[in-house]
Amino acid sequence: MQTASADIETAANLLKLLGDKTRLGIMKVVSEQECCVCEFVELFQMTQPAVSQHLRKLKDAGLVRETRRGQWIFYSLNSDHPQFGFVRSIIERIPNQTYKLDELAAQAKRICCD
Amino acid sequence: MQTASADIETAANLLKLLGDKTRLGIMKVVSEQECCVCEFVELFQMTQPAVSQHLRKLKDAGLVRETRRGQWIFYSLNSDHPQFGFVRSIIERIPNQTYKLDELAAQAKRICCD
DNA sequence: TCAATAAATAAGCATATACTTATATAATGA
DNA sequence: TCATTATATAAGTATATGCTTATTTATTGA
Repeated sequence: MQTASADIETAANLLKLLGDKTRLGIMKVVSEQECCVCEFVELFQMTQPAVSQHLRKLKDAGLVRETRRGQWIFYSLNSDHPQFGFVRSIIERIPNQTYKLDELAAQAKRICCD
Repeated sequence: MQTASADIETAANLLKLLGDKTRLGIMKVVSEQECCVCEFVELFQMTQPAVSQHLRKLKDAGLVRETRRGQWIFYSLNSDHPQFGFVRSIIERIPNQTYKLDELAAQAKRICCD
């Protein structure tokens, strides 16, 4: 069993990971819909490597999952994360980002693998 | 009115501030009881300046209040913070630290200004 | 008035973080 | 097979962060 202080450290590390506006934005977006890297690049107006590096941190922490579909790699929320309840309680309080996804769709910039 | 993206940035900055085990510990402790700096020094086994610097960040962000009582400056949770609901929802999920305060009391290291 | 105690601040430093550009890897489709 | 597109990774860099030690400021009580 973990000690309480280990738990507080675990929580602090999680919060630090979410304490970046790009990563927090990614987490909110993937809580609404799966997205691929090039969509995040559009959404956040960042370079592709910068987005990839944030995604890697989230993936290393087990917060997101990746699935390749053809050329694209889609990211989604990992609801099996041991602290998922904690993570969800935070994400819930972040303003909704669906309008951003809608804007992408309006510009025909969403990726669809039907 | 603030834009949603400004709000997500505000949230990220709050999470970053809480994303340090010392500051998160301080926030949990002051959510249970007022404490003065020398108590935090004992609780976290850190130097006094290191503790002071963390407290300053929390105070600058408006997360804690300070009250001088004689020689000591006591810190408490600021429940008037605009994002207090968000902050509380996080603090609630952090393991209880009262046992640490009890340990201090057992060593007669708690400060009392009656 | 002055020594002791509590706390804040300043300055310096090592490490962490978030980007940049360049390049490698992987999948597609002509 | 090869150009194109998507993504990851590597290496470099500027800035942020969290400590350290030294010093200043504030309060108490003899």
